[in-house]
Amino acid sequence: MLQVKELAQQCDVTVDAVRYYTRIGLLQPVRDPVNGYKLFDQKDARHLTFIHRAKQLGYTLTEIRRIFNECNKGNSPCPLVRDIIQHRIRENRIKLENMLALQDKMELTLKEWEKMPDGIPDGDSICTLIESVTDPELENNNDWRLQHGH
Amino acid sequence: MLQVKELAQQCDVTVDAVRYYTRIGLLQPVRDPVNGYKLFDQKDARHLTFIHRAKQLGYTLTEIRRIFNECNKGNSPCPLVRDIIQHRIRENRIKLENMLALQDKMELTLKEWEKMPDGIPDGDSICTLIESVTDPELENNNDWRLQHGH
DNA sequence: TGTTGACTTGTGTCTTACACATAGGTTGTA
DNA sequence: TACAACCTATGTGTAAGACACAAGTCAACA
Repeated sequence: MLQVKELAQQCDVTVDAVRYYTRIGLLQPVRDPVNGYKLFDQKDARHLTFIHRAKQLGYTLTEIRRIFNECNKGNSPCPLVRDIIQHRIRENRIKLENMLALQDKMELTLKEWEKMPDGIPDGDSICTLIESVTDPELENNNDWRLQHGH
Repeated sequence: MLQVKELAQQCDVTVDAVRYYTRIGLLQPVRDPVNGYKLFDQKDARHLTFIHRAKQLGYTLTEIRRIFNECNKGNSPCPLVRDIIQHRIRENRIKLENMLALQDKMELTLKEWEKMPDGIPDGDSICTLIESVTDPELENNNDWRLQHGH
C-alpha cells in the first residue's frame, strides 16, 4: 500500500494533484485506521497513470470521470473518448484563433504606443494609452493624434 | 445616477460583470438609502469603459486594479501599462506554442485511433485508446505544465 | 529516555472572471 | 388591490490544483 507521496512519485504527478483527485473522488484510497492516512493500491496507480495520460491529451478531469463511469457500467469508453477529443479539437481551433487575434492586437497596440508620450491622469482620463485604442464596437474614431492636433 | 442595468447597457457589459467589479472594489457606487440599490455616476461609467477596453487588450482585472492604484497615487500609469503588455505578449507566445503543440498531438492521436478497435474494459485496462499513446515523458517532451498558466 | 529537526500528512483556503440560482423588491397596468 | 414583468442583492458554483497551516511520524543524537 502506498502513501500519497509514494504514489505521486511513482506516477510522476504532484502530491497536491493526488490529494485533489482523491478529494473529487477520482481516486478512492482506503484509510489507515491508525492515523487516517490515505493508502493506495496498484489499481489506484493504474487509474492515476490513466488520468495523467488523458490530461496530456487534453481531457479535463470531468471528462475523465465520465470515461471511468462508462467503464464501471461495463461499456467500452472508446466511442466517448473519440467523441470528446473531436469536440476538444474544434473548441481549441476557435480558442487558438482568438488567442492569435489577441496576440496580434497586443503587438500592434504596443507598437502604436511607442510613438505616444506618457500622460498624468486627470479627472477625466485614466490612461491615454489604453483609451487611445479604437474600440471595435464603437464606430467613432478616437485617435489621440487627432484629438491633440498632432 | 445609474442603476446596475443602466450602467451595464451604457458600457456594453453584462450586469453580472458590473456586480462582480463592484464586489471586488473596482467600481465604488453609493447606495440608495431607501432600498440599498447600487447607484453609479459618470465617473464609474468612465472606469467601467476603461476596464472593458483594457480587458479587450488582454489585461487582467488584477492588473487593471494596479493601474487604477497608480493613478490614485497621482502617477502616470503608462510605464506600468507598457510593462504589463510586454509581459503578456511573451507569456502568450509560450502559451500559444503549447496550445498548437497540443492541437497537433490531439489531431495526430485521433488519426491513429481511426485504425484501432474499441475495447471492453477489463480489470487491467481502462481505455486502450488512451493507453496506447506513447508517454511523452519518455521522450523528454513534457510541456503540460504550461497549459494552465504555470 | 528525551529531544531535536526533517519530512510528511490532512484539511482549509485561495486563485479568475464571472454565470446562475434564489428570494425578494419595484413598477406599470387592469 | 392584484398581478405580471422586471429588477435587485447576495450566495454559490465553476477548473485544477497551489499554498498555508497545524499536527503527526521517524530517525539521529544527547
